[in-house]
Amino acid sequence: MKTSRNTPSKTAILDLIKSSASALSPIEIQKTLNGICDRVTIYRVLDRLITDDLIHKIATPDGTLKYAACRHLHCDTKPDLHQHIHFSCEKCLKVTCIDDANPFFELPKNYFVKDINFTISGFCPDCI
Amino acid sequence: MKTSRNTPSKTAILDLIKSSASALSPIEIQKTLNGICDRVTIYRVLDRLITDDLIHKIATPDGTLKYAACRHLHCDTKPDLHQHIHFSCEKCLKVTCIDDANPFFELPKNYFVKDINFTISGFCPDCI
DNA sequence: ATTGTTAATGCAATTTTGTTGCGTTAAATT
DNA sequence: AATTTAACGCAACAAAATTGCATTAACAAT
Repeated sequence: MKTSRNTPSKTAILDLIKSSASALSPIEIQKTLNGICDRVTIYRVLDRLITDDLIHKIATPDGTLKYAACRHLHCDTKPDLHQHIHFSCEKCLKVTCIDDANPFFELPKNYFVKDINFTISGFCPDCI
Repeated sequence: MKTSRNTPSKTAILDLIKSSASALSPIEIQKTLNGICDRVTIYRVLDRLITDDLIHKIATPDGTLKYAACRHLHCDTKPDLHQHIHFSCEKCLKVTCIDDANPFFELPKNYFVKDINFTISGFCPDCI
């Protein structure tokens, strides 16, 4: 079985994502890391961190993918289900995890749920 | 004021989206239309249809944008808020609108909501 | 501590997707 | 029928993500 190795790139990227208040896109990560590793490496490390379940991916309303650290606060029953709301600010473009929004929904029968992506857009408290 | 004109391209694209059971990406539309109009025109028409509020945009979990016709079944109070759940099948990659899932959520104060994008992914009834 | 396996990387090239500029065409109003 | 200008096609450009491959280094086994 393929083991996931710890490398300087992986550590740097994970640390950055963990320390960020908002979710980051690959491009944003690239700019912040400023040449610490190659562009391609960022994409590959992000995939690896997803597989390791250390970060989760958020599709923003404009189609950009952003990445945030996993906290698993509300995931007692389904640890791999990131069932929380994300807020995407149209002004500052920051995407943040809203951990206490308690989303609820019902699906018709015969749907098998693997992942949830609830993203609300508008203006965040800083930009309102 | 800039008026929106009806053209063969616009009609063809809107008809296609309306007749489709699942949301379509620009690329899928391009392949289906098969040269009826230019690639660029598709992007421009989609923007126009969004402005006209005839279709809505869905950000899928992998970052692809897909477009679906507006039905406005549950939009009595806020006609421009597409507050329904989308289901994105990981197998057949189809994105469908779930009109009767009654999503509910609460946001902390000081957030101004302009749009909602609830997408659940997994396996649809056809692929389960 | 050294070695061996192979995951991870860097770099270049490529692909995919979306955008812009501009001259031309045609929709809709008069 | 004439006028206005939204919409179009085409070519060029730009942005973002992927692939191939040779090289490097993580880490388990010795």
